Amino acid sequence: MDKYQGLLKAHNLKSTHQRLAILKNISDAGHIDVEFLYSKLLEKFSSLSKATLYRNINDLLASNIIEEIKLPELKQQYEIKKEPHIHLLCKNCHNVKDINYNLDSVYSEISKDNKFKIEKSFIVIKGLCSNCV
Amino acid sequence: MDKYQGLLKAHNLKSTHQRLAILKNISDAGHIDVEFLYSKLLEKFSSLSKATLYRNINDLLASNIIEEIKLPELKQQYEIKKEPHIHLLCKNCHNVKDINYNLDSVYSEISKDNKFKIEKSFIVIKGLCSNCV
DNA sequence: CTTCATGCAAATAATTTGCAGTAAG
DNA sequence: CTTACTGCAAATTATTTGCATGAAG
Repeated sequence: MDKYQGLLKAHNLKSTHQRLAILKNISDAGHIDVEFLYSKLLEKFSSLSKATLYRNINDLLASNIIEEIKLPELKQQYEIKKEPHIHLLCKNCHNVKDINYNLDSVYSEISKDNKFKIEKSFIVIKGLCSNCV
Repeated sequence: MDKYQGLLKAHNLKSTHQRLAILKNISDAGHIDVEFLYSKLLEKFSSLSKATLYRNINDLLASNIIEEIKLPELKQQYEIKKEPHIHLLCKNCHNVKDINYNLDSVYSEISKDNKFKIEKSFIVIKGLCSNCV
């Protein structure tokens, strides 16, 4: 996980055992909430304290290494910061798929019609994935 | 607020003083979080207990009279259930404007490309409103 | 009247903080 | 070595529940 060591160093955060495990688990999961993340971490790292997890989540958020995503009806989720994308959330298996779709023309129209300077959009589409139909 | 009395009755919920005040305040605010809603309610209704507020929020959610909306960086918000719409969130004044925009063609393409049966979408666009540019 | 809703206090869950010891660089 | 990170316990904050009383229909 050299990738993360560099990222951490770039933000003056030490590459601890715990942090690397947190990042690896978030990355593996794609999207994960605190409780589930904690249980995964305990498997390999039985002494990890929840305070450390919370502190790290906050530090990593502050450094923009991870970001919060809010999905309807689910607990707050975290993911490794990536390019903006749309989330497809399956209401059955709760799997989340990231997709890209260019909405520039939509945004420019919305922006003009509402005199609103758009910075970022958050889109979640809920439904049934191909495995659950 | 006869509108709400009917709605409540339709869901076998009694039209109490407290419930009507809760609905009125959510409606007036457009979007509101628990803490701010509670403080508004106390102004006119100093004996209201927080337990009652939480219980009512849950009952009203269960009856689909109100719904939760998750906005980035903000506490869980509640609004009176209305037609699906897009939220424009101003990052400066935190005002939220509801707009409508037809995205059917986008949805049908996303649906086809990803074999995903779309049920509902949640869209928040963050930026600066005309008052805050 | 009868049932459901409310207020209060206590219980539980979620998150943050203080501090002494430990690991990273 | 020095500074930042961790674990633990305690403190806060958020939310839910039990129960006796009160209001709605």
